[in-house]
Amino acid sequence: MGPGPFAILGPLARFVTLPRDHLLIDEDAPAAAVWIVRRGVLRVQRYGADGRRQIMGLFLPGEVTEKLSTDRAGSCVETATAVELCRLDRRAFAEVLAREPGLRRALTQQRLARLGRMRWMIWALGALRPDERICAFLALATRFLPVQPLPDGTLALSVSLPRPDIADLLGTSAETYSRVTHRLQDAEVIEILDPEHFRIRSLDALIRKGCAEQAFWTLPFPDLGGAGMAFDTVVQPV
Amino acid sequence: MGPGPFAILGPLARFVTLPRDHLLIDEDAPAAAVWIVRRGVLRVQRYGADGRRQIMGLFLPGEVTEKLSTDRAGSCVETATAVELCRLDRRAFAEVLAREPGLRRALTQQRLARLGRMRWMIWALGALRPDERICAFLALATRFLPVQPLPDGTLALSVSLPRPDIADLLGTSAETYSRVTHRLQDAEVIEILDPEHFRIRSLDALIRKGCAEQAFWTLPFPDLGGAGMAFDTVVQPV
DNA sequence: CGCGTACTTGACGCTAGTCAAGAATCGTGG
DNA sequence: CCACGATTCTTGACTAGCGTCAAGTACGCG
Repeated sequence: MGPGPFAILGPLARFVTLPRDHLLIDEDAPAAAVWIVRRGVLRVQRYGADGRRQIMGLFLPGEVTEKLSTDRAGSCVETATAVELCRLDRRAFAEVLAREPGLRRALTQQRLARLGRMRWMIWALGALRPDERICAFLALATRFLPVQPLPDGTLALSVSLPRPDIADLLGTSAETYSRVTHRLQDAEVIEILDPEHFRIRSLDALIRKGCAEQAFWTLPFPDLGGAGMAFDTVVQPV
Repeated sequence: MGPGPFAILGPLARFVTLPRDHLLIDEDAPAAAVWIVRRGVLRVQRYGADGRRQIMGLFLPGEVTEKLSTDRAGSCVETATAVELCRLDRRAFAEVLAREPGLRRALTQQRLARLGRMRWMIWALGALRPDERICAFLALATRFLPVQPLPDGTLALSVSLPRPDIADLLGTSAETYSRVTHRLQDAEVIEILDPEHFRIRSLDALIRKGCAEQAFWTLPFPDLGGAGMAFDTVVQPV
C-alpha cells in the first residue's frame, strides 16, 4: 500500500498473514474486527437459493472490510488468495475514525468505489455473455491486479485468484473461463504464461469484446501502490 | 379509471382513440403533450446497439406518460394495443399540477410504481430464465391486465398485447412465449381460451415458477378500475 | 372466397453448463 | 533427490435451453 491514509493506524495495527479460503467475517456476526487488506484479495460471497455460490465483490489491497448495508444477510467474507492483512479492533477503529477526517473521507471514497464496481457487475451479469464478461474482467484486472510492463511494451498480468472464484464472480464456470482464455490465446489477444499469468497482447481487443470502454476509464479502483510485487518470484526470470 | 384524482382534469381533456403501433412520443422531442391512459397499454421502447428492440416498461390504464430521467435517450413511447387516451397540453397540465397537491401526490405515487416495476424487470432479466419470466409475467398480469372471475372460481386473464411486444418486454422471443404457454397448458397450469385469453388454473404454480412470491404482493400497479371491460365482447359468451 | 396478419410448430444450430477423464504442478515424506 | 498423492487446471463429450428461420395454420376482413 505504501504510506496511504491508513499509515496513521500504525501503532494500533496487528499484522496477520492468512492462507486462502479462510473465513474472516461470518454471515451474521456483527464482526468484532476490521481488516485492512495489504496484499492479496478477499471475496464477499453468499450461497443462492439453488445452492450455487455467488461472489458479490472483492476487497482489494488498500481497502477496509465493511458490511455495506446493501449486502443482503447471509453473505460472508473469506480470503480468495493468500493475504497479508492488518487487524484492527472495531472499537479502536471507530475512535480513530472519529478523530481523523481524512480517514473518514478515504473510507467514503472506498465505499463509492465498491458501489461503482458492484453496479458494473450487475450490469455486466445482465447485459454481457460469459465470454464477454471474461474479456472485460481481464481488461479491468489490469487496473486492480498486479501488472508489470514487459520489455516489448506489452503487459504482464497476474491473476492470482483461483479459477472457481473467478467463475463464481463472473457468473460462469471454471471450464468456460479456461476455454475462453485459451480461445483468446489462439486469437493472439493474450498469451498464457502459466495458469495465473497472462501477457496482454491487445488490451484494446479485450476492452472491445468486453464492452468495457466506459468502465475501463471511469470505474474506481484502489491505487496499485505495490504494483508488480506479485511478480517478484514469477515473471522476473522471463 | 372511474372517478380518480384525474377527474378534475375533465374540462381540459381531449379524448382520443388510437390503433396499436402508433408513435406517441418521439425519441428526443420534449413532448408537447401529456397523455393519460384510459384503456389499453402503451410501451416505452428503444433499440439496442445490436438492433434488437427492448421494451423497457409499460404505461397502464390510469397512468400519465412521463419521461423519467432514468430513461436513457433514444427511447420512445408507442401504443401497444388499441388505446383510449386523454390528451393534455403540457403547459395546461403543469398549471393544474401546480394548483392541485392531490394530483402531484398521485403522480409521485405513479413514478414510484413505475420505478418499482422497472427494478423488478431488471432483476428478472438477470436472475430468471425466459420460461420463468413468462410465468412471472402471467402471474403479475392478473394484477394489471383485465381479469374476470369465472363461474368455477378460476380466473380469466386477457393479455391483449401482441406476441412480439411481450417477447421484447421479457427479453425472449415470440416463439418461446408461445411454446411456454402451451407447455403450461399441458401441465394444466393454464388453459388457452384463445391466443389472447387464458384461464388461470393455478396462479400459485405460476408464482412459484416465476419466483414472484414477493413481487406479486408488493409490486405497485395502478388500480384496475374498469377491470373486466376488455371482456365485454370476448369472454362473456363462455 | 381469397388475402393478409398473427400465431403456432418443427427443424436446426449455437452457447454454455455439467460430468468425467486426463495433464500439470506442488508439497510431503521416504 | 525422487516418488507419490493431492490439488488445480485443462480438455473432451454430452446435453439443455433457447434463439432463428421457415413452413404451416387459424382467423378476420374486404
